[in-house]
Amino acid sequence: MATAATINDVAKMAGVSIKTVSRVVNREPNVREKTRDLVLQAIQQLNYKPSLAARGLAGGRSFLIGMMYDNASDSFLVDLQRGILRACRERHYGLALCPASRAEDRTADLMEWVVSTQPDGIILTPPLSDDQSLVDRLIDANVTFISVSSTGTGLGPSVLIDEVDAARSMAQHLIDAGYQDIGFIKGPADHACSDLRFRGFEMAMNSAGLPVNSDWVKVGEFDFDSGVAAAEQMLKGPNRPTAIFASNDDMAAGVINVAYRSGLNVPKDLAVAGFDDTPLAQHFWPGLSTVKQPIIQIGQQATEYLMGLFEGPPSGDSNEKTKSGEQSMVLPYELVLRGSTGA
Amino acid sequence: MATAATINDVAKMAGVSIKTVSRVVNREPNVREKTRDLVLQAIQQLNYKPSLAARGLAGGRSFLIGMMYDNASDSFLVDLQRGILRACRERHYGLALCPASRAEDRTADLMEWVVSTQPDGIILTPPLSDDQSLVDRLIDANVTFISVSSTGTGLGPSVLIDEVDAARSMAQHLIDAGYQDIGFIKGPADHACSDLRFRGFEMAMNSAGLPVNSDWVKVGEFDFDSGVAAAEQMLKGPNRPTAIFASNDDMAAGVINVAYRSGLNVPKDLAVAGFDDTPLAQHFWPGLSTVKQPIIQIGQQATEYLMGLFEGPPSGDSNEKTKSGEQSMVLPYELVLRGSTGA
DNA sequence: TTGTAAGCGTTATCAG
DNA sequence: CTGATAACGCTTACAA
Repeated sequence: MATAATINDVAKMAGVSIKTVSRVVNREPNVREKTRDLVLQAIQQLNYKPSLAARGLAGGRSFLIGMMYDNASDSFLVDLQRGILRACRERHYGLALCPASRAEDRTADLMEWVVSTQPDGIILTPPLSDDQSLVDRLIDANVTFISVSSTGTGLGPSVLIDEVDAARSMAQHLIDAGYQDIGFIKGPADHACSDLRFRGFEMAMNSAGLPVNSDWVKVGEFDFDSGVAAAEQMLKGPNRPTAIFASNDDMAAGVINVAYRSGLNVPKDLAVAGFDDTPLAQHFWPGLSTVKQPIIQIGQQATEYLMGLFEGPPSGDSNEKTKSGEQSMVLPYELVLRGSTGA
Repeated sequence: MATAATINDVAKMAGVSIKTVSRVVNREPNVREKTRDLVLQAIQQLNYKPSLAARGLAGGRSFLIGMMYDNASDSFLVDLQRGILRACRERHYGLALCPASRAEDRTADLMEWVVSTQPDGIILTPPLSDDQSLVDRLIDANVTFISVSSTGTGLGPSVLIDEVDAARSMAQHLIDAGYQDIGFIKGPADHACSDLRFRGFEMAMNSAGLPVNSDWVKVGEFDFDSGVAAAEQMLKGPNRPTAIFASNDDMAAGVINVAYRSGLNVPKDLAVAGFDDTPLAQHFWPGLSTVKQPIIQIGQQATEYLMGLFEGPPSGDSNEKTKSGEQSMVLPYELVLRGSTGA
């Protein structure tokens, strides 16, 4: 790169010391208006932009937010990134990605990334946010982090929706629409939300006095193929459910696919509900009824909260922040009803 | 963070100078085996990881690859990230995201990010890779970059598929399957591939002696809604095409959606073809015939090539590299035929 | 083969 | 209000 202007160049041009430039750049008080203008002008002319690296080294912060994820769905990942980036942009932070590796020791790999990249904070997404050992290491290392859609205790602060109630609410919708024989496809065990969504389903069924048929409860991997597999099992026999609630949209897509192939009309022969409101849900015909999580907003709020953790007034021990911030932020979900569950 | 070990700690523990530690870390020659082992051991024990910030500041490089994008589809974005990250991981580079803003001056915003983040290289994706003014600024700033799926000249090196041939090939498939009245949905004008794909379509039609009916050529935005809109226009009248080739899958999904709603059977009443092989394509029933771009591989190769540009043997002027590397790397595409175009 | 010393571009400390 | 000057953790000459 054509050697960019440094703080020295600006200082020289404005006829002040570098410290003063620094003050202006960081909006510190105690700078005369006139001086500030002078500096600002020099900055403008030289097109000066502070170097993140130098800032990081000197200030002990990287101005980088790390996003850790593993195996998330495309749309979840992208939407979350959108939200995080929205928050980052305002405060001039960068976003660095840290996908989990397939290595034997996932946690070690992740921690290595943390130590060398030294992000100022980390956004943890499921299932990493549900990984106690990782969280422990993060806390040990005194890294500020926040998780998204995590719900365990001792797992640090989190931004999420009420998974149980969301699932209960969708199940209730199916029940209200007249369906009684309802199947459910759970998510994988390492996602905390898998159990929660199932619990919500059970609650609705129980309170309606409907039985939960264990033949109609399958475990999937949150992907299309496992949705197909689960649906095939549930639908092959003569004794089959009239509705299937898949705990995410990708699996629901699998169910719909099986229905089509089997000549079953959705929703006449089989109602299908999903969870997440991925773009997929609107693309199908009929559209897929699903639960919309405000992922973008979750990402943004999580990031803002995270930044508050390390930008807030300096407390004695930054560790305190991580530990005390056990509180979680619950955002509203939304039931999106389309054709796949009736009208 | 619990103040991590620095190069000094390691040097002290191993009883050597920091320069020696640096040598070991960077795999430089001229270090006695024994010394190396000593240092390695200390590194291990202290769990030392070099600070990216310090390395960047001192070495004039950030060990960061930047990915610039604008308005790309979820799966394209994620797959590309996957490929880039795969290449980054090996060389211990980080990936920082830089989405284009909605600001008046997109280019200025992007360049600001470049100057402050100072990535060692940039991956440019469409439509940014087709933006001459941005590319010019990048070259001016002497930033090493490579574009993905860009095809213009003067736009630097690129990794891509043969868009024209891919589109021609899919169109030919439709023709071979007996379709004659074929509609086409183009992409937006700021994507270079939009014209190329259309050209491929035209080539196939011409060489088959079939007319390209201008009523059946629409322009979309590469998203579902514009696919719906285009399909509605083409299918409303009595004189409608028997096949529609949408230049990406999202738009093709829109076409299929309209077909369903209109009671048209796919592919009996209307064949549909797409481009990209997004997950969506397999989710539909019947499956969507489409052109598969090896996006992950493209990302990986582009990144490796990019790294070669600035890690290669130091040439006099690094600018030379950017300018000389006008060559592009063409990867094979694949025709994925599913039910939407016949058997 | 190894070590010393001088930066890299900021921030932070502490005098003026 | 402002400015020297010392860090920050590392790389890169240049010595030894």
